[in-house]
Amino acid sequence: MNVKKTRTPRGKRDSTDAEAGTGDAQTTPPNSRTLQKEATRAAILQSALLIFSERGFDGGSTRDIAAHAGVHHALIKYYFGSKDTLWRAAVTFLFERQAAEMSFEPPAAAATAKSRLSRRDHAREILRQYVLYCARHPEHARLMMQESLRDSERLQWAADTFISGTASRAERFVQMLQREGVLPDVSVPALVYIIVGSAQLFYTLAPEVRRVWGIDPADEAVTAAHVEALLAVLVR
Amino acid sequence: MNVKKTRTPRGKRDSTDAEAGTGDAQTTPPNSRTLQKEATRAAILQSALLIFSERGFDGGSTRDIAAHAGVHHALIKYYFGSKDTLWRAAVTFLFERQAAEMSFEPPAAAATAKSRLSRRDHAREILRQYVLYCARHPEHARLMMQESLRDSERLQWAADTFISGTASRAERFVQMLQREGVLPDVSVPALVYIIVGSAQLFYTLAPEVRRVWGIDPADEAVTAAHVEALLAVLVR
DNA sequence: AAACTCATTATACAAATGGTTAATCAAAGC
DNA sequence: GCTTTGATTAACCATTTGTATAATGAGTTT
Repeated sequence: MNVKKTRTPRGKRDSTDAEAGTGDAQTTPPNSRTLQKEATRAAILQSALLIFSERGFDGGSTRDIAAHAGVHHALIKYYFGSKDTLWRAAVTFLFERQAAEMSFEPPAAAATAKSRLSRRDHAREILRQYVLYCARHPEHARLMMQESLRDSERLQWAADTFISGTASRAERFVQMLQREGVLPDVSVPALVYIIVGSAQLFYTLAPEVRRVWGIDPADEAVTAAHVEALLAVLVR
Repeated sequence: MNVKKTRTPRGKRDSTDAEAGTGDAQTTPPNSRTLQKEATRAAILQSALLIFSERGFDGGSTRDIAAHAGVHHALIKYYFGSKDTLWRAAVTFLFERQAAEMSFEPPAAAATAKSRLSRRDHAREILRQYVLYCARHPEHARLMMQESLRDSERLQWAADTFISGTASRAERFVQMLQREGVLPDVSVPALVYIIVGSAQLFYTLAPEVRRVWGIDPADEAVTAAHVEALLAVLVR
């Protein structure tokens, strides 16, 4: 990461490339200062995602996060208030990005495709999108897993704020597939965790996969093989 | 946990129930002292399993482990040398217990049953045993997962010492099922992680499952439903 | 160019943590 | 009963960690 604004003595930034993204209108044209502020905040958030996802909330120190982002650790309080708030901001970022990149529940949205694609093909496409998301952003599952394997106030907050909604969409998705005969008529929560587990684990445990199997889940070909395997097993 | 030997002033134990397990022979009859030593060591190890599995290596402090075991934290050095050695002892315990409780690879061992049970039924039985193991000892997958989602010296050690062997057995198991037409002819590593993930996640994320779905994976009925779902999906 | 804002840094502090050492004290051996 | 052994405890240390506060200085405004 590292903001590394080609620092002059202290936090001075070279305003050469500062005027890059003037996409917005009216609302006060972004100063080099507000731009830099945004960059610093984003750098901290991204570093927090990485550190928290690999070491957990307790294991990841704010100083490590700041160092990885190339900023002073006091800026974490300045921008996010506390370690806890930073963690919540990271989780919020993850779920909002997921919502933006993936419409897990297009059973209704992509209804137009229903005519051309069979329900089975439709299920395949959704699952494929989900696996690709897991491959693209493995830190999402990693960070959430760190919190979900023990009960805590953070898990409670995440469950109420984000996980429950995602779970509801997954539940409807599974029930739809059951009605269509794609999935067997068994426990829905079990099916959800079977699908999620079989899609996620290969990427959350990528370090183990590399070391034990000598392949890299980040490789496109490897991911393609995983998608093929998952679809062959799940969608009968 | 808590050793809690009904302590008199200091580490004194009531020798009433001390002579409980005199099963062994010759090799110096277990003193009340050696018995207590074994109990203390076991208590520390069990507490380490719990704490490490829930908070990870960095997040779990030796003082918390000692407190949970009801002993002084200096005893961790006395019995295990260091936090790192304690962690390795915990991992060793996990894999040895797994080997004792589960013969994941009876494709050859239980060959006698091949005559009575079909290969498909045999696969079902193995998978069922594995799910039940995950349900019985969720801390195994939790603790290993904590280490496997980032590369470290500990992961390297665990991979070389235990995971590789388990992976080989799983690989042979999957290949056998492929030959029998139970599993599709796709990437073996992908299949392994699909199977493991669909079996484990429901129990490693039990706190999330309880909170989000209102069911407890530790319930026998819930586990039975999960086994049914897993077999319905995986064994065609 | 001077005054002002505020993003950034320096510094401090109490608590927690892994590790170490010496003291203690009950059990084992004589 | 007395000594020895060793499991347990107390006290200590250096480091890390989250948080807080004041100083600083570059960018903005007038």
